[in-house]
Amino acid sequence: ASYTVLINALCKTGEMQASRELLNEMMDRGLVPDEVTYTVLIDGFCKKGGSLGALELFNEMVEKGRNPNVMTYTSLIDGMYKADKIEEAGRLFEEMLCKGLVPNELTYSVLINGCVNAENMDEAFRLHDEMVKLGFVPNVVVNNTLINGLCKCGRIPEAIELLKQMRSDGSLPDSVTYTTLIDAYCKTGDLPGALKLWDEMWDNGLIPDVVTYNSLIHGYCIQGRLKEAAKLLGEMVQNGIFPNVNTYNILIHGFCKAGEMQEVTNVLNEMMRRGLEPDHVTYTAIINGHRKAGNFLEALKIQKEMEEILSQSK
RNA sequence: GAAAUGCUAUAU
Repeated sequence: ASYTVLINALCKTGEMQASRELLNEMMDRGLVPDEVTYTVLIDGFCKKGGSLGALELFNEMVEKGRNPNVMTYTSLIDGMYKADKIEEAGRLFEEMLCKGLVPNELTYSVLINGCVNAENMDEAFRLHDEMVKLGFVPNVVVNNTLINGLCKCGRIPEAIELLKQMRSDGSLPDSVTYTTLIDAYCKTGDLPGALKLWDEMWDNGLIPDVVTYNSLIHGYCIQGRLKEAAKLLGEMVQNGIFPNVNTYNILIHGFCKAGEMQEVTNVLNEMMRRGLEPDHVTYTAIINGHRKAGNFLEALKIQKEMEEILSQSK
């Protein structure tokens, strides 16, 4: 159990090599990791270390006589979906059922999210109905997942219907629900609609987080209202919400599109002052901005800079 | 001692 705690900690910080070594150390001492330990490591590999490693561990676990449980399968199925191995995910679900394991609410939310990302809303709703038939009451995560799927397919009116239904069903919307919808409105160019939801969110006592702010900042950028976007970033800091790399990437991309490369430099400096490192998204936005502005030399220069910095930090 | 949902770039 204490090994599991350590392995889990290493997984959460993405140090998969070290956590795998810890598992080996355990076995060298003659201990056979139990299903919880394996599940923690499998989940870690799904999130950071690659889906192949996760599948290998799963096989290893079975060879060692450990029985994967519902959590093991749910983690692994989620990992397969996220690695776009949809067939493998489906196969694992079947296997799990064959072994007599009963899917729970989280299993269903993972399956539904997989369908959503494959833009298969029919299957997502089929699974939703199935879980209801089995006696589960879809929670806020399941509903948020469906709302996201509807939004991504351009079915915003139906997403709003679901929001209303959540209220009457007592599965109260949370800030993720609102952020999903705000983002969708922003992307269709309906900033006023997004702002209406923003107010409604506050009225319901919900507090925006960094993703909510990022979505709305993006909305202002899409409208070319860059000053207001930058102002909103200031507001979020005042409200005690710390911007992340995405926040700055959104704003930098906005200024790049507008050809305001001086502003880009200012924002980039502010980002680094906050201790945030530009990533490949930051760089591709800036390189593209310079190209669009016709400054190919600067674009090349930054590309070189990116290659150097990003190879070092690895 | 373990698992699920929302945000960013990619010219021609």
